[in-house]
Amino acid sequence: MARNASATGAPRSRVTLRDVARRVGVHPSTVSRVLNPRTRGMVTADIARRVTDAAGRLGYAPNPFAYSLKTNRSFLVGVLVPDLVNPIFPPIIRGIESVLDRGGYTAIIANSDNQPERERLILEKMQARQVDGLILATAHRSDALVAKYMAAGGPLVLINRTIEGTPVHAVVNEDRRGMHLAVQHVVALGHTRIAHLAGPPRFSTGQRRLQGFREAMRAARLRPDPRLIAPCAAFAEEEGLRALRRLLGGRVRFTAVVAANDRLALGGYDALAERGLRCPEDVSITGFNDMPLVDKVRPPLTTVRIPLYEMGARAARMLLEQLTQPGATPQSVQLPPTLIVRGSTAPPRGG
Amino acid sequence: MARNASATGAPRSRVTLRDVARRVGVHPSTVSRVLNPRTRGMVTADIARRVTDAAGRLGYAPNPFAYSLKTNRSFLVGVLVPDLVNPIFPPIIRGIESVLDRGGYTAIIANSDNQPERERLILEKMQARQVDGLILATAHRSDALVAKYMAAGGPLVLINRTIEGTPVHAVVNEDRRGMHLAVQHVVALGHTRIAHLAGPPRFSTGQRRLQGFREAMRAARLRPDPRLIAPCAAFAEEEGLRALRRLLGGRVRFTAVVAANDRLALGGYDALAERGLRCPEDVSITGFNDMPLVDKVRPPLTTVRIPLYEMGARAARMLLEQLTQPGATPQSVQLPPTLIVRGSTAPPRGG
DNA sequence: AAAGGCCGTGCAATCGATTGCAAAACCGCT
DNA sequence: AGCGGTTTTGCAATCGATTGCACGGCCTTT
Repeated sequence: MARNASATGAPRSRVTLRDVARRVGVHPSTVSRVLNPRTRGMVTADIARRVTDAAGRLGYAPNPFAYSLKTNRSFLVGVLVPDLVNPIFPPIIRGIESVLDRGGYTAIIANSDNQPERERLILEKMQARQVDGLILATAHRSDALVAKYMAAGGPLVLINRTIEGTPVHAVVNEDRRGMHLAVQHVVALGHTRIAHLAGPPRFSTGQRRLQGFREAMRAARLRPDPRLIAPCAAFAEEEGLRALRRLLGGRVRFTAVVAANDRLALGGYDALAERGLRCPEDVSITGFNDMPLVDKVRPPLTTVRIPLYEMGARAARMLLEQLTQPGATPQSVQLPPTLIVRGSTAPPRGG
Repeated sequence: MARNASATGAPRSRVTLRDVARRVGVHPSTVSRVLNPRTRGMVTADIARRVTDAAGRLGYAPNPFAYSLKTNRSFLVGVLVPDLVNPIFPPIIRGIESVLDRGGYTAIIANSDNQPERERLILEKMQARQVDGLILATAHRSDALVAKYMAAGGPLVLINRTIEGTPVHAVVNEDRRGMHLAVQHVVALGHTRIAHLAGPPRFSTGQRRLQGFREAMRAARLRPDPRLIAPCAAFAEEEGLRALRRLLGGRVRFTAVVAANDRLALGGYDALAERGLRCPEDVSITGFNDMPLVDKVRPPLTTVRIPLYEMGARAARMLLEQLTQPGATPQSVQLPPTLIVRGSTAPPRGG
């Protein structure tokens, strides 16, 4: 009395091509051809209909392993972010998934925690899993592994950073233009002594935003004071707190702070609070990213919005294009930021 | 002059078992046995060493498709959440992934947007992909599909909800106890007229927290006034705003609001602001979840923290257990909440 | 020294689909 | 009716690993 399997009962093995074939009285290969739109035309309409019917009735679903084994395609895409808990990534991922889904692909997501070693491990694991492509939203500028992957012809799209020198598919936002928007805004309010909480230079975003800040200041005929540029070691609240605290302790006065990202700006809030300064009455602050919930803080943060969802979607679309027509020349898409004015900016005291 | 493949050059097919076997001069099956820890003992130590060496030198990596085809295991786990952008989910997911990783599994994540139809599609897609198990963090209480999946013996763990009647693996937090903490806190501050922003009853969390609220009120010898219980149609800021607005427009006075979740509480902030009321001076508010950033809002939200990361990790661990020893009797783990006192609660005016 | 065991290895079937090639069926036309 | 030429369908190899079974060699035992 042969039992099906162990006690749990492996869920009765699924319907296979062969089952459908037997049911209709044709060869499995015929069924395969019917079910593959590309080869559907090879078989008589009548048989095709009968096969489709039977497949539907039996609830046939192709075995992805067999398919992948034969064709070497997994329909999996690896997505690597530094930290899913950082609120800018979920919207990006949703953008990615919505597009991948439509293409029949599935994303597998991993966090690098900004540790190169972890990143290496993850990339290896993804290659072991035979992902069809990779989307990297990690901010690193070191990229030996990635270069190797690309050299091997692996489809790849970067989000929010590029690799200088190498042509590579990438979706970035116009960081410099975003900084112009922020600076122009506070300048228009009447500020002239403007500080910058700068992101880490090892990230291309940190670097480009600093550059944008300097440009925008000069464009406004203001000299960016080096003593008002506070470098931060990470895009984290504590760093923003630390940096602005130091600025406030210095001798150079300022009435506005343009931060390289929202989290630095939020840290800045805390620094002001420590000193009993009020935002925006005493000091104006702007952020960058418009991440979720920054409209809920007090005061609601004036910031530069970058189209996170759109960026994810575009990146996924670019990847799908590479997958369908390999060898396309790498292109870099730039998405425009917009200024979101809320409550953290106001004219300077007595301005 | 046969080219390898198309212009891109399919990355030269990887090293296979057969390659390693040829190199060492043994049969592929021997290599397989060496590389599988469970069968390693069947082969001579000397040969085993030579095989391991060769495998390492050649950079052999098993083909996951072939493996899966033969063994019917994908090492994939489906994770379903309502909306990745909701900040409570990323920590849960990180908890899940950290454990799955260690077990060699990979998560594939999908968003249901709380739409049953989408949920159905996603579950189907995951089953088509042959996931080895499922973790559901969706809050729905309708569950025909899930029941079917379980009946088929599919390993499953629920997060933050259970299915009444059916025994099922689940990780939940002690919602009722959490509400007790919140109510006790405001009662201890001196409040007696306490309102509740209730979550949707179609979610077990909404239901249980309301129940907890009532119990805690009675335990404090206060009669929960039905007119101070405002139902919300969703766990969203707008609903909290709407609900508290209505309460404020009513005739029944109150000095504290215990919300069923942080987002409702944040919506409550807006309702107070509309009326020119200050928190906590005029009205105290508490949340539930302690989601990221609620410490940054003004005032920082007093709330009940639930161990999100831990919940994810526990759920994953429970799933792995099911996978290694199927047929274990379902168990439900309850994790304890803790009260986080911040700035949104204070003694009542003149209290 | 022969017989019986056991251990280590090889053989070959199998998982479920895809696909080049061969065979069969069918067409129109003379 | 028979022939060349297309369709249409079937056959069988293949992707890369796992695993039950058989075989051969060596060791022990009498």
